[in-house]
Amino acid sequence: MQDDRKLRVLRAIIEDYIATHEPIGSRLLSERHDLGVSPATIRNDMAALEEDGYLEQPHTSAGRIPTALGYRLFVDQLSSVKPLSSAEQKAIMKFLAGAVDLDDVMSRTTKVLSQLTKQAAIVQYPSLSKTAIRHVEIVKVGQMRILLVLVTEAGRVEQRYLECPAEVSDDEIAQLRNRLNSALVGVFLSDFQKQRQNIANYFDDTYRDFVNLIFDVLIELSDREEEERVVIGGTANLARYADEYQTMFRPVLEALEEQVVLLRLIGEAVAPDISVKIGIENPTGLESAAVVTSGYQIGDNTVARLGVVGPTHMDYPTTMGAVLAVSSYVGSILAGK
Amino acid sequence: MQDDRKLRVLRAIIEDYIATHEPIGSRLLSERHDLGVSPATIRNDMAALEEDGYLEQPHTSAGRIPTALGYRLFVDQLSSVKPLSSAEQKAIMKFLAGAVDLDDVMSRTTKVLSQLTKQAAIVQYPSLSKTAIRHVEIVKVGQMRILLVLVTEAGRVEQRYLECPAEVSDDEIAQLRNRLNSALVGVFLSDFQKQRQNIANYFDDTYRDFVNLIFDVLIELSDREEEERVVIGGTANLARYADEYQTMFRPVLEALEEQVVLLRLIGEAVAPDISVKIGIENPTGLESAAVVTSGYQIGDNTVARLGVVGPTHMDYPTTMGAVLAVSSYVGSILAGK
DNA sequence: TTTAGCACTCGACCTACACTTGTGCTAATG
DNA sequence: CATTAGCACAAGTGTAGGTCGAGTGCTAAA
Repeated sequence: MQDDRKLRVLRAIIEDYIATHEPIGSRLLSERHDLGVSPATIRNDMAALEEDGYLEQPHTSAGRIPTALGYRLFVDQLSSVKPLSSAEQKAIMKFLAGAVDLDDVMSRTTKVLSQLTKQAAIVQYPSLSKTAIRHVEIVKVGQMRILLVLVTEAGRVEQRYLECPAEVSDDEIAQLRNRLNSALVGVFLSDFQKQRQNIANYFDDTYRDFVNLIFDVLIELSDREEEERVVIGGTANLARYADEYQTMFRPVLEALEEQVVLLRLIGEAVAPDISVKIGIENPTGLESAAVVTSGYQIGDNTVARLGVVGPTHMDYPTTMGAVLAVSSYVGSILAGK
Repeated sequence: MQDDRKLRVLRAIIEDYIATHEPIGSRLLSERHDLGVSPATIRNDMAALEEDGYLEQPHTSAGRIPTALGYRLFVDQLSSVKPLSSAEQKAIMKFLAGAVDLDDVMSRTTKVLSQLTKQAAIVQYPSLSKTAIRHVEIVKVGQMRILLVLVTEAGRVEQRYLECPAEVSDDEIAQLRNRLNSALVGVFLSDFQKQRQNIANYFDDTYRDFVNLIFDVLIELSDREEEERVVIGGTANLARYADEYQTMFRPVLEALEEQVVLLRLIGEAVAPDISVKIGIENPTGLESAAVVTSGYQIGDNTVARLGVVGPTHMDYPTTMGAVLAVSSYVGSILAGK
């Protein structure tokens, strides 16, 4: 038996199943695809594929459907990413470019992704710690109260109130502001922790306490798990799969509402490459779904991830194309904000 | 025929239907409720109620279910708000008080509302224009580029970039910052438009252009429809109504993802009182749902609304109790942020 | 005005049966 | 030895018929 043909059969089955969402039998398969062999031969191959764990039968006398393992093989070896049409690319670019601020970029990205893939989209805000600092601002808002504002290259703004250890004059604030900026602009919060001592040496002893306080807040900001904000959208798309409603749709929707799960889902490590997780490879609650994510870059730095959540029988090549395309555009849009 | 009893019958039907979600027949009704009359009499009343448009029959030989008009009457005259238990009240308070910032308050509120009512929750951010300004910040982020940050009493932060008409020194920025704050802190953006001229007179002619630019942005911020941010949550709860899935759940989920619809939904006018909209009283896409909303206050000002979206056969008394309770707590939490 | 009685309606549910699709196995074939 | 044709068997789908139960409307009596 040719192993080569076996894989062609598997690919054909998955392609058909993705298109029809119905178990695929040997006869229909031989009719639709030009495999050059009779249904009987295909049946033998199918039996072997089932033996290997790539296919399964809903019941004895039905066609086969792919297993998670089958999809895995398909994604890894049998398919290639399907790029978007240039018309689509243009439309996306234009829509994203129309955003007025970071929030808007994120929500437009979610919208584009979910509409493009007809699935639920998840988009992570650019990581605070992995984007360079564009500006630091300190503002006196009371006798002893300071507002610290941090602006990153991606346009993300984070603010915190803090209590000064001692009273500081407006002049001192102004001086400190300048020093802070010359010391911190361009620095990545992720590097900051290591360089903290070096940077602290730039400052006069007089400010030492105050600067330390500020640095503590910066480190706290970069450590917080919540710093990784995530937006989701297009959950209504999951409702299209009415048949698999109770088994697949409901728990997924519930899981998506848990930020914690979302963060785990989108991947702890911020890696640049595309990732496809199928079925049980996903965290609790999403075992029945597939998740396609990709990192996106600002300049050369991967700052966060985005992707989609859908049924395991999604159209992987197209979805991967969409996720890749959007992730490359988002970065370039953000760089200009 | 007693009109009084007719209404009691209607109330009994709605209460039972809310509990069972199944058409209510005359026999079961007379068994479960002590109406003191026989099923035959109830049937007569039912026929009359159907005539009046408060009930309908799914098919000839089934029990009755309430119409939108029936629910309307029920909410307006036949029911009263059911307050939460004091244990629930405490738990909510405690959970909301644990929030660290405005975003957190909003997301916790959404969570509380949806869990309490087992329905989808919508919560509007405190209106920018209806909350007093706590602080205005201007930051130089480039030669001619300024970041304007606005912080309101509710802890809401909004920022915009703007291009200066002429180069300004750091000293000038600092001066301007102080003036802006003494002029604007405590002011409501909604009042600002009227007072703009008065306030502008506080500033030297030198800054006139720049100040005007800033004021333009402030007005634009308060005018934008998007200034009214809305968060939704608990959409998974809608999935509980699996039976009504295609007719009710799907379009509602889709509508909820459209910000514009959401804003219309939650009410154009920011009124303090509770509102219940049933069926066709709602905007497009939500004709099959019911929406219960209430305004919430910071101090004496109603700053936004919050509420829930669910099926028309929801438990109105309980839902209204929850919405009212949460709306009163949110205000007090926000006032302290 | 209320109630009991009764005929009628209609969906829910079950069974039987034909039909379709698909399988596994065996024996023949190139 | 891989491939194929043929055939018995399995199991879901759709249809038709029949029973059952809940509920109604109407009429006549209390």
